[in-house]
Amino acid sequence: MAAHTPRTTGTPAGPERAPGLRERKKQQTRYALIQAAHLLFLRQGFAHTTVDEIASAVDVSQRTFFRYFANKDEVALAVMAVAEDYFIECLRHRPAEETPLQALRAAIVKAWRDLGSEESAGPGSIHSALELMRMIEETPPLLAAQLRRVTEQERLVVQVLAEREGLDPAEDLRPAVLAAVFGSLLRSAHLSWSAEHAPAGPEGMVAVIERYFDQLGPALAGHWRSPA
Amino acid sequence: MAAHTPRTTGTPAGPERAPGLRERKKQQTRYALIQAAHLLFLRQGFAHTTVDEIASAVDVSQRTFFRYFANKDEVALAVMAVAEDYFIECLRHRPAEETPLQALRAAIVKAWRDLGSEESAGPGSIHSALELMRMIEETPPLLAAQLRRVTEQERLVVQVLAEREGLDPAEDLRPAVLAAVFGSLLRSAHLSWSAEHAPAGPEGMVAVIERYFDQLGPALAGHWRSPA
DNA sequence: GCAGATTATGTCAGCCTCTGACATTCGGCA
DNA sequence: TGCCGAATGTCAGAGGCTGACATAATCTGC
Repeated sequence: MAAHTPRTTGTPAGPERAPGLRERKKQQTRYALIQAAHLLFLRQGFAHTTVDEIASAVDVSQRTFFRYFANKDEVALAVMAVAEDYFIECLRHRPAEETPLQALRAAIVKAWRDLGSEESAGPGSIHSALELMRMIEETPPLLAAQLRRVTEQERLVVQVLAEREGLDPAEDLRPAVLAAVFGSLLRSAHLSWSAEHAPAGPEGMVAVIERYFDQLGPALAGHWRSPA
Repeated sequence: MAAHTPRTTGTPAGPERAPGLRERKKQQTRYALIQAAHLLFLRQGFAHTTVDEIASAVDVSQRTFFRYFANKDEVALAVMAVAEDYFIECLRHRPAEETPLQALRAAIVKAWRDLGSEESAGPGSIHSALELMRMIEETPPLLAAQLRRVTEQERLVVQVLAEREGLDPAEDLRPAVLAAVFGSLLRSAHLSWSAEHAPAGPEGMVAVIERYFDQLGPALAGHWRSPA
């Protein structure tokens, strides 16, 4: 059916065709699962939500759930994954004049702002993601899984930074070191944001992130006798 | 509390007395469980080792295993925990003249060297810990759990750093930032050590760590045009 | 449109992790 | 010696996750 209609929809030319019915249904199911899981998690907690509940809320079998997500963690972190991918995209487009550190900072701020400005309010929106972040932070197994995800994303960051500056990441440690520093800085900011009564919403998060970035220099400087 | 140097009966006054038979048996069981688990994990992999196997190798019930360790991860990471505690101890004893960054670096190097110089070869020794680190790095659930452990240890580091410099960690972000940077730097070093064919043994690890520390300044500096 | 090949889903059985409840045994102590 | 509390064993069960197989849907070439 879709074989002869390469550009019936708005998508311009490319290796992708119009997705068939099968593919659309899959996306739909996946989205519904995330949505249902998200709702249940926030309402009754991660541990007290069974996979069976999620699956039957979407009217699929438990087995099907596990064909979409490798485990219960994954459905909770799926929203985060989207944001992380977008950040990588932002980083790739930073101008070459910026130093690596500047590029990272600018990319993360832009990512939060862009995602925050989407007026969407359903699951998958920033507000959902922010709610989720609070939950992740106080749910040990989720936090563990999230940390692992982040470190894998870090490898991508290393790649992008190395390409940017034309370095071999196996030879030059600077991309790896900066990516690691950046990752941990972000997590500190996230933690601080979800623990403190920081201004909610993406802008509050951006503000916290900026404050942490500003402390990077002072933290590594000599002694800390005088206040920052 | 570094349970390391077994100063047998050396402590006179104090809340501790000579541990009774009951306590000794518990320690013994705990140690035996770690030892058995460690052996099985390295021989047949983490995922392919069941808790039942570990328990029956020590002749206790599965239920008893779970009274010693909250989950399967924990028994695998128990050895790491000892090393981390010792590091904190080292950090506490660094002279005040050192800058925070210097103190962290000196403490981690000293911790590895001290633990490495113990001639012990059984489980709980550094060599076991190093073998385990390789396994952790390539076993996703273990890696996740380990990362979470590390971030909790980081909170302790924040405390120690803040006390050292007489700061309130809620006001001044520098302790949090430096602890985070330090933690991620260490993990990068660990990863590099277990991935590359780095010189084995504690000294090899120390060397890798030092290389990463040396790249901290250059990584944060402006552009990376010329090699580090 | 229609077979036939693909692919998603459902069903079922089963292993494993982890937990609560209760009985039993063992070490500590008067 | 005899009591108390702590450690362990046994049992039952919930819940996460997987392989195998059957069924139903989509996609393909004709």
